[in-house]
Amino acid sequence: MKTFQDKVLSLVKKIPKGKVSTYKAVGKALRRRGQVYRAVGRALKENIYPVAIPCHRVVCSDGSIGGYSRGVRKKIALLKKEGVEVKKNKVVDFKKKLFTFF
DNA sequence: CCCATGACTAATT
DNA sequence: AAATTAGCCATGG
Repeated sequence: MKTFQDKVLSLVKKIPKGKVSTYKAVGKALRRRGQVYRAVGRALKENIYPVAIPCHRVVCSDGSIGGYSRGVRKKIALLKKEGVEVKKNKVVDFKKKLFTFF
């Protein structure tokens, strides 16, 4: 069954390593109007596919980490591992590493 | 169908 | 610049 969550997860899966995306971008990619990012964040929190989805590549619009089911620390660690530095809970060169699906 | 919740964001104070 | 308020979408009970 194709749900909103499935679409979100599919997109998140497509985010290339070393890059990050935002909840807003995902919503835009889904062609939803208004603030879909709410539902997006909620969908990821459900996290029905724990390892299959690199949810850690999705951050807030301002570059802050936001949240993570396994803990923000873990998320930051994973990002750093992939080449994305995080300082003070903010992604370094966030705009450059931002992936908008377009 | 109505209410509550959430890993959000933009605007206001 | 930090904290608060309000707005909006999808999902579950």
